[in-house]
Amino acid sequence: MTSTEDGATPPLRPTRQRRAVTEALDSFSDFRSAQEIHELLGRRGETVGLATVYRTLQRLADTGDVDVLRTEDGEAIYRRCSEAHHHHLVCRSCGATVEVEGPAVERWTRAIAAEHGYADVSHTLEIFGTCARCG
Amino acid sequence: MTSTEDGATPPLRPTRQRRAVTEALDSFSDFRSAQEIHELLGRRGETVGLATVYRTLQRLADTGDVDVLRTEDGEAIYRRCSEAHHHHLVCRSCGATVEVEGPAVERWTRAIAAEHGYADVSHTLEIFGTCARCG
DNA sequence: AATCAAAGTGAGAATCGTTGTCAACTCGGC
DNA sequence: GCCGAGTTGACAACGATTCTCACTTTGATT
Ligand SMILES: [Zn+2]
Ligand SMILES: [Zn+2]
Ligand SMILES: [Zn+2]
Ligand SMILES: [Zn+2]
Repeated sequence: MTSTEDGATPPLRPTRQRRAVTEALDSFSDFRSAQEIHELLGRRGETVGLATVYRTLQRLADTGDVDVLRTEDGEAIYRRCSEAHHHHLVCRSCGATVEVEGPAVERWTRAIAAEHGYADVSHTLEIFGTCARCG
Repeated sequence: MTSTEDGATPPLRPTRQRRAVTEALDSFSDFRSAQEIHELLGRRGETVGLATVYRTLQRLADTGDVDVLRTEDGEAIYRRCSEAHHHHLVCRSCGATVEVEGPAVERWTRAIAAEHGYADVSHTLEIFGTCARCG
């Protein structure tokens, strides 16, 4: 049996480019845009096509290996994240990020949704502020 | 002499176009993109340049008269909103929106931020789900 | 090692939402 | 009516992201 299913799990090969992107991602602790990552790789000599960077980041986002946020002006920024569901506390000025979690919030959103008859609930919550260092 | 300051409050005139946009906005109860609003106006015969629609929505957003959200793919969507701080419970499939508020969440975010030394805190929180009608 | 199909890649074109440009136009006051 | 600042619209320009497609890799098979 050679796999004729339409399953949504294509092989996914470990290529130089994919490795490069994930490594670059690891070298950052805060959110970066696809283009920034592309630039970094270029500077490092690890040339990877911009399109490939985008494709790779998308994959990673789909599989939940990275978190995606949207800048105020709509640009997508990525960051390697821990597996569990959580939120971010981001410094508006320097970008320093802290991952936070709050069972209370999770409970609250679920309750609110249920209360209004909404099912299959998810949510986004990001906190912005000025960190101590930048204060 | 009443106005020599460089203040960020230019006169702001009530024009046909601005009225048209705000009215269109009022006729919706859920979030719409600038382009959708532009189309609606066109269909209605109220021709308003696309650029003007964008400019007007931006103004309204700046003054806090409308709320802005970002679609998963980065598109900005607008909606006339009540003045007070609140969040949205949006149906993923039909867009039906409910404004919700939760003192608990407000308190929590403030606490978390303080705990990590972040000041001047703000946050975004949106809940997504499938409404009863679309379930 | 030779071969092959599927998966992946890159350069550049193409999209698409949004913003900038600038001449023409409108509003409000004098 | 006249004038200057605020506004508008057609269209160009932009920037992020996606698409295209010929070419290269990968992994498996023989
Ligand atoms: Zn900071
Ligand atoms: Zn959560
Ligand atoms: Zn619905
Ligand atoms: Zn809130």
